[in-house]
Amino acid sequence: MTTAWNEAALGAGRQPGRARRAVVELLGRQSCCLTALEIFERLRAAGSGVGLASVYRTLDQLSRDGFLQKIELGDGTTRYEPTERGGHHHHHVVCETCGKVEPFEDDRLEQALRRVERQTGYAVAGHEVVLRGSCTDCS
Amino acid sequence: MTTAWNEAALGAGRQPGRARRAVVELLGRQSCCLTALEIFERLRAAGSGVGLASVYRTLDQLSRDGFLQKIELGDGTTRYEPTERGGHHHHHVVCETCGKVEPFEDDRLEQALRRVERQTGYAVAGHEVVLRGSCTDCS
DNA sequence: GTGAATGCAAACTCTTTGCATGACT
DNA sequence: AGTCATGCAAAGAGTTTGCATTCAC
Repeated sequence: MTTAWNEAALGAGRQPGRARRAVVELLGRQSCCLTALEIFERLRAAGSGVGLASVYRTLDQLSRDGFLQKIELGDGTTRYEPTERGGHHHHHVVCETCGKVEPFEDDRLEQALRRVERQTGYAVAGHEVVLRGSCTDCS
Repeated sequence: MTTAWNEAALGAGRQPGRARRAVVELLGRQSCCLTALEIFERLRAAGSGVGLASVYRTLDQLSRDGFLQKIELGDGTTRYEPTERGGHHHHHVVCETCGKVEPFEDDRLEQALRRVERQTGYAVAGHEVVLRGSCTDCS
């Protein structure tokens, strides 16, 4: 699969090597967030010889170039996911019991956020919402 | 200053010692979030002999007992602040350039969040919103 | 061939844990 | 004395950096 996101993410910056290609290819297929270690392990499991450091370097680069959003869900690790594909972006609900993470999106929430963003006086570039609780299986 | 929050936070669980007293007293005076290291350094600067480990242990305990909210703003460290004092709770805007953190609150945002929380099907216990951008000084 | 990207290992930072000491009952 | 919190130091986990090598053009 070669999407517009994949091509843009590969093209940005300098020449992509094996690691960058592998990470972009994996993330391009992803619908929700992954940790650096998860990405590393999946690539290794798939037979790729990428190093963990290269995964981190690629993630850092793609984040700075705006292709990835960093997400912190409260467990001390950072997750990454492709930014707004198709103009939509989502947020996350985390089950504090089993650790499950699910995405959701809501227009009214986005509207409320935009309103607040204007009021802050900041030039707000992005936002992040995390809901915590118990999923239907755990509660 | 001895507020209801302070008393409750001290009373919960077992007997509070020097460290717990110092941390609760400092956080009780705080309006916005602090990292464990900031708390440790302030207490040390104030002449207290608390250990960093005790600060972490106290923060962990107070969080589990619901007196503190953990907050992750994207720099890899966890911040802590007293939960909903006076029934209000706030969220945070972070300046990605200078690192400044400011609180804000907005009723319409809270309403939108409550709506979404119901839709998820989760028993949502809490939520967190972070806005990122440039503050007026930096943009 | 040149310069950038890569992989490994070491370094770093934040956080947690083990254990002996100290405080309060 | 007995019990629990504390402080220090060591251990862990996640992430970053240094450096020699490999890869792409």
